[in-house]
Formats: sequence, structure tokens, C-alpha cells
Amino acid sequence: MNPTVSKTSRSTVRVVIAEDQGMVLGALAALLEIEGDISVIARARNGKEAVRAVLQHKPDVFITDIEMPEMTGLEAAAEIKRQRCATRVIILTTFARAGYLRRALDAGASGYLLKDMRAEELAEAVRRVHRGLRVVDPELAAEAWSEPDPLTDRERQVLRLAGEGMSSGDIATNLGLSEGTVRNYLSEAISKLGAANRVEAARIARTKGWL
Amino acid sequence: MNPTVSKTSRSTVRVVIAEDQGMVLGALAALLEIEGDISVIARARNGKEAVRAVLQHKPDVFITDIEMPEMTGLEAAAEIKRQRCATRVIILTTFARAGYLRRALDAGASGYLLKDMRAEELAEAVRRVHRGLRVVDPELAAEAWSEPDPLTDRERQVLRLAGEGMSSGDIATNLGLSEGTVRNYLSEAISKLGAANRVEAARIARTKGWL
DNA sequence: TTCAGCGGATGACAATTGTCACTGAAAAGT
DNA sequence: ACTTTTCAGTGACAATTGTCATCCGCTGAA
Repeated sequence: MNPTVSKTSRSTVRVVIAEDQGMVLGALAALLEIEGDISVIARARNGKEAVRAVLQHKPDVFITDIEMPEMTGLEAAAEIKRQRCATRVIILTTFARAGYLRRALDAGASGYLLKDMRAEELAEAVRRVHRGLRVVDPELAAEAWSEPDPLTDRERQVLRLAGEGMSSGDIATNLGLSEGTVRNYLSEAISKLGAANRVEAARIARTKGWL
Repeated sequence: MNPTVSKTSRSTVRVVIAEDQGMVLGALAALLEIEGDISVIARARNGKEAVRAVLQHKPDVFITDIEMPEMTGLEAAAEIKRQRCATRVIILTTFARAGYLRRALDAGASGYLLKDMRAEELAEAVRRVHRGLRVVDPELAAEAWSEPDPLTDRERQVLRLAGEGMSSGDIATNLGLSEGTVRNYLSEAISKLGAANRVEAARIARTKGWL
């Protein structure tokens, strides 16, 4: 498959992977190990573990899921950049959400891949990123710049809780606001998102990655 | 392309995998191919493809995700059993939902694995199932029998749409019912599930796998 | 210093939602 | 033939939700 590279490390790319689903984590590692020029040197099942592993091993590339316990992949990426670690980051996620991509790029990620891309593209992306290139789905990239998150922090908080099924009153006590205020924020969010009610608004925000 | 018999020896377990996320599909295949005694003879990215592949290749074991386009993994499993195909089925999913497990067993599945189990357990489960054993998380199994889905078909339909953010009126026209009737069903579902409103009810139903 | 802007709150009003009791018309038992 | 069930609908009422106009206190810039 890759004749130019001998499997004895002429230039082996050293990789750390983070993914909370053990089955997928192991499988991705297996997928990359098949490639002669890539070596998985550590695995993590949450963001904190991941940060520790990356800072310790200083891999060439760090591949991470977004939604994980303890610490998000995006938070982990940001933390790693903050520590001035030269490791390049690839976000690997299920969600084609503009908001996620934007936050990923803000956090200094070099790649943003979707889990429903072809499996072969992962190894290719690792090599590309290692060479210093960026790997982002062009279609998604376009969308990311077009539509910025219109919600304020409060609106986001309120909408998140409303989407879980909380009543206005519950949300109010939960956030230390008055019930009327909560309804105002909700109303504002609903109109900003062009929704008909809080549930639809929450759904829209979720699919855009604004949560 | 179609070697009539095993080129490898004694007893290779022949497997077909179905999973809609290409990256995960390829990775799982790689994971299993590492094992000397397991061979992935076909892959599918949705339920229909999967059924076709299984009926054509008659593998020993069929591993499938649940939530896929075109046709659900559960539906695929049921269809395969209906066709009197001897292939044993393993459901591999993210969701530890009693309702899913119950439907899986009703569909004649031999195994129900969660994606957040350890990666090594997959190959082991394939072997176990191939030997005619069942592989189901004991804790989940207990829960599955304890609490049967209390919802009627109508309540399910109505709740599903309500969870998407539709108003009672929309749901009514959508299902050809009157608005009052919709509210009655919703009210009934809410009380059955011990929820405070439609949103919470939908959330509860979803997490139990009753959707 | 003053004034615009923002976060938060009120109050009022209409629309939607949740609850209940009750009716009627089909199945489905017995 | 005579109950029961089940499914759908009605009407009425209370609670919750969505919308608006308006108000207050604070902060930051002109």
C-alpha cells in the first residue's frame, strides 16, 4: 500500500488517540496501526487523561473525539495549545456542526474530520496534518464562517435547560433569575432562531452546535 | 473476488459488519482482521445493504449498529431471521436502552454489546456467539425484563413529534387527529412516565429506548 | 457628567398546554 | 346479545408559555 516507507521507522508518525467509547477507541487504534508509518503510542478515554498523555509523550499528532466525560475534546485541544505543546490536533467527531468547527479552529486544531467519512481518509489526514497542512471538510468550512452563533450566554444556558424539559420556574431557580426573565430570554432565543417554541429552538441550536 | 472456501485453515469465523459511520466501520473491520481466526467478508453502511450482504454471503456472524439510514439494525436483524438465515446476529450500539435490548432479543439476536465496552471484548463475543452462546450485559438484561414499555402506539407517535418541537395543532394535522385528542394522548403519556411536561416525557421515553 | 447600552425584572395579555370528566363508536370477548 | 376495551373526540378550566412595553441599576465611553 505504501511502498516508499519501510515499516521500520524511517519517519514514523507518533499518535495519541482520545475517544470515550472503548470499542471505537480500540478499533481506530487498530486501523492506524495497520499503516506502516503510523504508531499509536497512547490511548485515552476522556479529556483529562488525554491532556496528560499528550503532555507526557509529546506525540506528532493528537486525534480526539469531542463529546467525552471529564473534559471535552475541544477543551483538551485548547489546553494543549495553551501549554505550548507542538503536537498537532485532529478533531474526529460525529457532528458536522459549524459551531464545533469554529471552536475547534479557535482552539488551534489542524484538522476536523467526521466519523462518517471513509476510513482510509483518517491515515491520510494524519500524514497531511503531520506535514503541517490543514484538513477540513470544505463544505463544512464554508458554513462555519457564514453563520455565527447569535445567542448570548444567558440565552444559551436557558435554552439548554429548557431543552431538557425544565419549566420556566425550574430554570429560574436553577439560575437564580426570575421566571419572567427566563421567559424573556427564551422568547428572544426563539425569535433569533426563527423557531415556533422553546423545543424547536433548542433543537435548532443543538444541530448548529450552539447548544 | 469470491473464493468459494476458506483459503485460511481450520475454522475461520466469517463476519459481515454494518455501521453507518464509515470511519467506525473501517476501524471495526481492522480490529477484527487482526485476529487470526476472524475474517470480515463484507461491509455495509445501512440496513438494506446489510440484509443483501448477509443473504448473499451467509456469514457465521453479522454485527450491526442500530441507528442507521434506510433500515434499522433491529429491522435488519428481524428480516434476516424471517428469511430463515442461520447467521447469528450481534447488535453493537452506543445505547444501553432496555427497549432496544428487548427488541433485539425479540428479533432473535444472539448478542447485544455496547460501544463503550473494551475493544477486546468484540472478538471474544464473536467467538462466543459463533459457538452458539448468548452475549448480553447482565445488568442491562435485568433492567430489560423489569420495565416494559407502557406506551401505546398512538402515544409513541404523538410523543415523538412533540419531542421534535411540534405544537399540538401540527401534530394533530400530521396524524389526522383532533387537537384535543393529541393533548389527551400527551397528557396520558406524561402521567405514565411520571414527567412534568411533554419535553421531559419525550426525554424519558428516549433514554429508555421506547421513543 | 451625562447618556447609551446591557442585564435583569415587572406586569399584562393572548396563545398554548395539561388535566379531567364525559360521550360515541367500533372491535373483541364471553 | 351483552359486556368490556380501545380509540377518538368534546368542552371546560387552570397552568404554563410566548410576547411586549416598560422600568431600574450599573458600566463604560464621549
